[in-house]
Parts: sequence; C-alpha cells; structure tokens
Amino acid sequence: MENRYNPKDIEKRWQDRWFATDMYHAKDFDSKEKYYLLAEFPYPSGDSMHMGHARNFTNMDSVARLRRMLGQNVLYPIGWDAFGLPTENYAIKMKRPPQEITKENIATFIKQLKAMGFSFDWDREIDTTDPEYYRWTQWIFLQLYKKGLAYKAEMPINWCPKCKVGCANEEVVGGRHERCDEPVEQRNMNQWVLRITKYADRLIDELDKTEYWESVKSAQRNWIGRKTWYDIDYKVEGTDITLRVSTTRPDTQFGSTFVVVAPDSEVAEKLLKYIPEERITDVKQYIEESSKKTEEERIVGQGEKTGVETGLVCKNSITGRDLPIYLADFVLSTVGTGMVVGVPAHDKRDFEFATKYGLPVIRVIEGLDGDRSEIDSVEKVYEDEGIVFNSDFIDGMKSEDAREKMGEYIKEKGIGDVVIRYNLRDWIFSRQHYWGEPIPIVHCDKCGEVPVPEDQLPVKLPEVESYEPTDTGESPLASISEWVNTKCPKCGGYAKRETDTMPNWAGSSWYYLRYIDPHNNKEFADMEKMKYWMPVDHYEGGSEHVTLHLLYSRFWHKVLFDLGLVPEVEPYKVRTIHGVVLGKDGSKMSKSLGNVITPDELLEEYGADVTRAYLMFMGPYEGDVSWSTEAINGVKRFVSKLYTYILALWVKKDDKLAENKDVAKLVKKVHDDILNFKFNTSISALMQFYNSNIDSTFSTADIERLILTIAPILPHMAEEIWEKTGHEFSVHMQRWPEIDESLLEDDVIEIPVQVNGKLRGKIEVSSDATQEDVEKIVLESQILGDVEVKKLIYVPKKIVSVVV
RNA sequence: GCAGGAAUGGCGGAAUAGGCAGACGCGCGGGACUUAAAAUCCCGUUCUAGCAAUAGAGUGAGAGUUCGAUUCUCUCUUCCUGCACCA
Repeated sequence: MENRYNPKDIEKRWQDRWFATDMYHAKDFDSKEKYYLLAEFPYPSGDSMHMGHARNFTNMDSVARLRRMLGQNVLYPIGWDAFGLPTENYAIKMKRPPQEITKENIATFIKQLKAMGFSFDWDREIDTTDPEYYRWTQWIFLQLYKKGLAYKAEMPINWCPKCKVGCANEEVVGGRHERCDEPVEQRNMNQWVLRITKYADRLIDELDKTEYWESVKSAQRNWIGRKTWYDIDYKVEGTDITLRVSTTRPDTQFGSTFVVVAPDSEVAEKLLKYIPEERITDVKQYIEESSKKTEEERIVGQGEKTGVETGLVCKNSITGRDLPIYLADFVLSTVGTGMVVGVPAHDKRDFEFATKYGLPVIRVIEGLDGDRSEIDSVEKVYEDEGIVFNSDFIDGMKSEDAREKMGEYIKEKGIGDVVIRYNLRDWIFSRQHYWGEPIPIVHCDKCGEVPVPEDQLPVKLPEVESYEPTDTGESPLASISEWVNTKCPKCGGYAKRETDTMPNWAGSSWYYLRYIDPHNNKEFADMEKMKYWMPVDHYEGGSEHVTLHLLYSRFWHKVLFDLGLVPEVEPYKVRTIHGVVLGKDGSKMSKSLGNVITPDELLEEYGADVTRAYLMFMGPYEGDVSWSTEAINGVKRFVSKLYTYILALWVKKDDKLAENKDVAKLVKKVHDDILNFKFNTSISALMQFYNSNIDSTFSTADIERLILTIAPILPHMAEEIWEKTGHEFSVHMQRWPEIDESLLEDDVIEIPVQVNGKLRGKIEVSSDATQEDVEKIVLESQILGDVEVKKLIYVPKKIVSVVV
C-alpha cells in the first residue's frame, strides 16, 4: 500500500517546506530574464475564497512555476484589496471595527491560498488598508492635486432616501440602491473629482502600445467614447437667442424637421420668457415633471417619448427652413450641447417623437441599391450611412464626405464648429463612507484648501465607535471632532479635515507598483526596481474590471509617468480575461440558490493537486465553466493512477532504452499549452500519454523528464515523487527538461487518402517522401480500384487527395 | 441599438497559416472481481442501416471559394458579455 496516493499525507508537509524557504522569492535585479505575472488581487470577503479565485490563481500558478523552471525570474505576487462596502456593512451590523474584521478575513484567505500550494512571493504581500500602504495612495492623490487633476465641484450623486446615504454608481443597480432596493434620487453635493478627461485621448491612442485582447481594447475605447461632433447655430425667431445644436450626423441636415432642447438645460430656462402665453403653463409643467423623474423612471419610460411644444421656431442655418422647437427629456443635457436637431427619417428616437407630434419625415440618405422609398414605420428608419440626396451642396456625396464638407462649410460661414467630445466624464472620487483612505486635505478658513504635507502622511483613519453613515450624507468621520478639528499646516490656525474618503478604486490603481518595492518607506517604489520589473508582462483578471479599474489605473500610471515617477507610459503589456465558475446548472454560484461549492470543501475531499488539475481541466480558461462533481471524480481517478504509475515506472526503469518519443512530445505539449493558456489540453495530454504508455518502460532520464513535466500542474505530487525516487529538494528548482527535438517528428507516417473529397483509406510513407513516391504507393495500393486518376495532390505529411 | 465573443455527440470540450471531425474527461451500455454493493479494472459508445465487413449522413441555417471547409467569404438565426434615450 506504500504507493497509494494519499494527498493528505503529502501536501501539508511540502507546503510547510516550501514556505519555510525563499524558493518563490522574486529577486530584484537578478540577471535572469524577468517576468512579471499579475493576477488581480482579491477582495478578502468574510465568505472566504471562492472558486473563481482558486481557478485563476491555479492557472497562473502553473505559468509561474513553468517559467521559473525555464530560467526566468518570476514575480508572482499576492495582496489584498481590502477597503470596501461589504466589510463596512458587516462592521456596522456586528458593531466591530472593520480593521479587525479585515485582519481576520485576510488570515483566512492566507490559510486557504497556502493550502492550495500557490507559489506566491509572500515577502511582497500588500494590504491596501495598511496605513503604510495607503500613505502612498494618499501621496499619489496629492501629486494629482498639485497637478490640478483633483478638484472639488458640485456634482450630482445618487442618494438613497431610506438609508440616508450617498451611493457610488457601483452600488446602484437599475436605479435602485443595491443594499435596500429603494430607488435612488439625484442630489447635488460637493465632491472631489479627478480630471481623467484630460487624458481621454491618450487613454485611447496609447492602447496601441499594448497587446491587450481586442475585446479589452474596444471596451476601453467604447467607455471613453470619442466622437466628432458638429455644433451648428440656429437663430430662434423673434428673439436674440441662438441655439447651438449638436449632431454627429450633419450629413442628414436636410432631413431635419424639428429641434429638441433638454428641459433641464440652461437654454430651456432662457427660452421661457419668449414662450407665447398660451403655451407657457404647459411648458413650465413639463419642466417641473421631468425634473422630478428619477433615474429609474427615465429608464423605465424609455421608448415612450414625452415632450412639449414651445410655440417657438428657429431657422436651420444650413437649409434655411423653419423648425419648431420642443422640450423633451429623451434629450440629455449632458450629451453634446443638450440640444439636438430632429431627423426622423434617420434616427429611431426622432421618428418616434415625430410620429407622436405629427411632424414631417424627410428622407435624405439612400438605402441599399439606391432605395429612396418613404420612411413610414420605425422599422424602416435608416440609421446607416449611404449616399446623400435632395441635399443641395452635399448632394450625391457619401455620408463620410458630406460630413467633412459640412464641417468646412459651418466653419467658413462662422455658424458653428467641429468639436471632439467624449462619453467619459471626470471621475467622482469622493465617498461618504468610513472604510476608505481619508483624502489628505484640510480646509482652513484663511488659506482655503490645504494639502497635508507629505511628511505628515499617512492621514490615518481614526478608530471610532460607529461606522454608520450620517443623516446629512457626510462621512461618519465628520462626527469625530478630535479628528476633524486640526491645525492648518500653512498658517497654524483652526482648520477642519476633509471627511470624504477615497473610492475602492484608489488602492487598486497602483498596487502593481507597490509589489515591486513593498517595504520602501521613502517612496512608493524605487525607480531602479521599477525599471527592472516594469511593465507587467501579463495581467490576468475578470471582465468586470476591463472598463473602470483598467482605465483608472492606466490614468494614474500616465500621470505618474508625466511626473517622471515611473519608467513606462503603459503599466500592463498584456491584459486577458478569464471566465466565471458557474454552479452545476450553469447559473451563478450564489448563497440564495444554494449551489455554492467552496475550495475548502474540495481541499478536504480531494486535496490540492486534484483540485488544481480539475480547475485547469474544466474548460478553456477564457470561457465560463459549470461545476461538475462527476468530472472532478474523473480527475481524481487519473491523478491517483498517475502517482502509482510513475513510481512503478521507476522500479522497472531500464537505462539501456533510448530517449522516448512520447515523453519528448509530452514535454513539448505541456510547455506550449501552459504558455498559451491552454490549460485544459495540457491535462488531456497527460491523460493521453498515460493511456498509451500503461505498459511502457522508460530510462531514468525519461522518468525524470516526466516528473519535471508534471511539476507545474501537480506541484505537491511531483515533489513527493521526486523525493521518493531519490532526488534532492526541490523539483521546483530544477530546469525544465531538455528534449531531443528530432524525436518530435516521426520517420514513417500514416497518411489518409481522399478520393473526390471522401476518406477512402490510409497509406504509410516515410516523412521525406516526394510526390512521385506517394503517387506510386497510392496507385499500387488497392484504395483506388479501377478508375482513371485525373489529379493527385500530396500535401507533405498531411494528406493525399485524388480526383477521379 | 452599438461593441466584443460564441454555436461541434447525451454532457464538458478537442482539432483552425484549409488537410483523418469528435482527442481527453464525464455519463451511459456490457463484462470481470464481490454473497451483495461501493471502489477498481477491461471492452464498447456521433447518428442511421447492417450479425459483420461496410455504406450513407454529420460541426446553428442557407449559399460561395476549393481537389478538400468545424476552419475562409457572404446572408441569416440563436445565445452570452459589456455599454447605452450618446442624437
């Protein structure tokens, strides 16, 4: 029974030994080639590590282990993104300090990650809630502040009237507060804002310097939403007001039939005094009503257009036609100039509005095959580009050219402008919560806003009695007078601390830099060390972070770059997205569905190596995978068989044998698959090797190759076998096996023969056979029978195709 | 609506510089061991017909290019993910 696989006996022993040495420590300035492998750091929730964490870290761990064996100096770090609402909410509920809760949660996570046997460099562990960490988060904020990239402004925030708390956008789902399901309202509050829009162009253009997946790049571009707008002045008749309407499709100008102004815009206010008496009551009532609509009602009301006629008319300065002016809240004051020109033939929303108010529809863009038919239903509205007709000086042009011409025209005539605009808004950086980094600013009556001097950082979060948000919407910090009341660093007079804290995104915007130099108390990271390690070679994470987190961290990085504080413009060279581990039925694992399976249960039942192998085997790493208990049992069977198998091979090893082809092929396949993130097929390859070599005998060198090959995948088992076969600790510090490349090619290969596209037989040929050789073999074989051969194609080493 | 991606046996999936479709695993069927069960091991397993050798069909649907298409092109359908009354 000695060779029976029993992970419980092995795994803990090797983990203790690994973590007692510094074998996974990444050495600064090592002459080996560096490789920085970053997996998103987890939020240490009270529910312990979930399956998604286990899967991602497992996959990345196999890459880290393989690359070390290939002779690279691998930085594979771990840390904790520990500020955040779940912990704060839990603290409020339990009436315990979040600091304590966070410590406990982290301790649980560490235990679990170590039990999985991940090869993190534990010397570089970081925690965003550690004052020695957030000191530098605050320091970076001050650099932004000094550069004029952080400012305070009245900004609308989401306000939950039930909880009496300001909510971040990420806490609002479908217009409702995530925590209590109450609809949120808009409230104006003085907020810290970061000027990310200043970097909008570079955040798009410098994507070219990265090798992100296309889907990641396009998510970034879409979020920023850079577009060319054409603003055109229309004079309102009988007034001195000019409406500057905005459009991205000036090629449809000659199809315009009305103008809509957002009811909450300043212009709407100005128009009021000219509105004829018989309309004024209706208009005022409409403005009133739409201002009361919550975000949720607006979304629900989508499709059902409401609006009001002002009775005013303006002149389209391109076409010279008079257009009636409406107020309608489907037009947003924050988009473009908050005024749009209605072209019902070429915009669905405009069409719906026009139908409701009986406005004319004029088509000016040809459809496919010169289609100029009337637009009489929403389905027929033609929003694509095409050839412009009935349009005076842009007649017959393609949409693209018409736009350019129109841009020149309005600039020439001085009736408008061409403007680049973005969907991206400045980043609201304030949170009125306790569990975040305090914003290091004090407010002095005399000196105004004063940044906390750098030598007084960190501004530590005070210990308080209560973490509950206050009625006023202020952070709970506001009620701690001994903390709030302070001296002005400039004049020494009375001053108050800023009580807003930073959002969860702050600490994670630069953590990859801190891993490089986690214990530095002079600066956030040493420049020479950053020059050695940066950029991150591969950043792996969830799809939920490819817009905001990625954008925010790229923004901070660029600011640091401009200040000469980091060596590269872009922080991450490659960014990939992993799939999600779903429950058995393909739905999300959730407590309410009762389909949650935790890594803890698996470790208990199967041990770390089987769990790891299964997580790799489940499916392609970028896709979602459903949990299957049956399937992990299959992997368990295989892993235990493999264990006894390799030990048995060692007993009957035969050194008279030459180097084995199958072993060479396996070494190559596992190497390629792991580096290409095809973890599932690396496991298949092991299984296949086992199946076809159950009765084989190998030389010492080949068995050693085999053990080394499983090391990145089954790290504990490989270590155990390595020891049992009389080798010295540790298998993970060995070089990846060298193989004789010539063994990868077979001398004699079996080639399929196709006749008229159908498989009809197979022949054996030597790998260097010529077309003539093959032709002869095929004709001599019985495959073709008695037919006339018209053509014979031999694709070397692939196939023979015969046409008869 | 826009952007990105996907569709292959009963299930998860494999194979794309165009070259034997279904590797590998699960499940299922049969057998061995067992008083019996579990575990383990062996054989089989895309579908249809046939005892079989074998023949035909087959990678969401339809067309096209090609000696040859899961892979390339066009049209369409469905699904997932992110964003969105963004004009």
